[in-house]
Order: sequence, then structure tokens, then C-alpha cells
Amino acid sequence: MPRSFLVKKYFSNKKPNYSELESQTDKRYAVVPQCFPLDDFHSKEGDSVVPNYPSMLVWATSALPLTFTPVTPSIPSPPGPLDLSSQSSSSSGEEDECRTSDPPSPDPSDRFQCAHCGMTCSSPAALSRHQLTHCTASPQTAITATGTTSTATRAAFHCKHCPKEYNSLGALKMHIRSHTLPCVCTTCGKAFSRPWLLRGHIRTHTGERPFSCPHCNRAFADRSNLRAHLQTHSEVKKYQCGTCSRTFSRMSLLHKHTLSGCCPSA
DNA sequence: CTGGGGACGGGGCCC
DNA sequence: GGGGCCCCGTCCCCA
Repeated sequence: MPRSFLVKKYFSNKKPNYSELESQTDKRYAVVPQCFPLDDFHSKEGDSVVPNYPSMLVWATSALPLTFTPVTPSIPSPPGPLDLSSQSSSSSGEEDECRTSDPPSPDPSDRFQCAHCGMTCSSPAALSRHQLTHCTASPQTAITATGTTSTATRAAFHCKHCPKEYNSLGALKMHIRSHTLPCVCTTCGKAFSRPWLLRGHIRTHTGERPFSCPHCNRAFADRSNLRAHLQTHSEVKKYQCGTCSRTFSRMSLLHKHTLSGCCPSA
């Protein structure tokens, strides 16, 4: 099952809701209070932590993103609690072309095979280089010979790997990295689209866990995982069932709860 | 079945 | 424009 993240966020704002609700002193870290990276991040973030843990923040089910809010037809099936199955089926459509970053099989021979032409490469780096031959702005892009965008039509930069299009070259280049995967782990050969993804992956080899929980001193290699863990310390979890008012630390748990039949009407 | 951790990816913002 | 980083989110696996 590919890990697709093509579904757009339904928030109007980038900032998390809890930041908006709580109006923390530093909204960037409102949800990760007392997040003290153990090593390389302390100088950067150590003074940006928030003293108060937002334990009372609860999102009513109706307010959950991607959950019960009707979406426009142009948006593929939202990963709502009732749509998990359809989500997977829908993702087999247009997104299949975009899945070079997802290793469906741990077989290394698969990993080094170009999903576009089937060419087998000897290494991830070679595969990345090869895939660059496939990834260019499509002829439909509104780029003029001088490199400037044409004003005749709305700028549209198409990815040759998938149906996605962007209105800026930078955005397209960023997207293309998810196909070319230029950042390769020297330990295991796994390739990533961005350097920081590789760094996070390398922690799985080194065992480094820069993000520690202020409540239990448990440490995590991934900030997102710490964020999820912090929910476990909260009496009232962030995701609430609209029927039974149970709260959950993760939306996925709420999804499971809903699918298990607590909310047959939902 | 539920809760939680691990690993990871994408979009977007900031510098 | 590009890199770094953050947040959100997902999937998988295990206890």
C-alpha cells in the first residue's frame, strides 16, 4: 500500500488548529511543548518550547480535517473514517504514477528498477540519475525558450511521472525529487526525496533520538512521533468521537473506532 | 480490538 | 530560487 500524501489539507491555514486555539507564545511549537532535542537541535529550538502542554485541546469529530466534511468532487476520496477502503482504491488511479518513492516491496531489485521504463539500475544513485531522463517539464508547460513563463496561458508545469501539475517551476522541481530520490542512504541504499528525510532515516541506523518527551523522558527519532506520543500523556485526546465522546490520540485510532461500529450512524 | 511506536512523505513557510 | 524545517498525515507493526 503506497503511502500517498497527495490529498490536500483541508485547513485554510498552515498552522495547526491547536496553535490557533491556544495562541501559544510560539505558535511554531505550540503542540510540542518541552520538546528538547537531545543533540543537534537544542541550540535552535531549546528556547522555543512552550511551557504549557495543550492537554485540553479536543477536536470535535465534526471539526476534524478530512473526516466528515464534504469535499468538492475534484478532490479524490478524502481519508475520512468511513472512506478508508475507498481511499485505497481511489489511490490506485492517478496516484499510481507517482509512487516511485514508495517501496511496495523490500526487494532491492525492485527498488532499483525504473518504474517508468523498467530499466534496472545497479544502485539507487544510478536509478536516480536515470530517472532524471524521464523527469522534465512537459512540453505543455508554459515555459518560453528563454525560460520565462508564457503569459498566453496560465503557467502549468507538468510532471512526466504523474498527472500532477504546478504553477511554478520550483514547485515542480520539488515534486520531481519525489521521483528522482536524490538523497541516498549510504548505509542501506534507500533513497529519499529530501535531505532531511534522509537524515531522519539515518537515525534509524544510528539510534539517535533527538526528541525527548518531557513527561516520561522517552526519546524519539522523529518529531512527529513525539507529537503523537505527547497525546498519550493527555487526559483528553485531540480526536474525539462525535457519538460516544471518546477521545483518541490519533486520527487513525478514531478512524478505527468509528469503523468498529461505535458510530453506526456516522 | 485497541493503543502506541516507528518510519516515512508531501505541502508550505521561512530564511 | 533553493534549502531547511515544520506540521500533518498515513501505513505498518507490535504489545
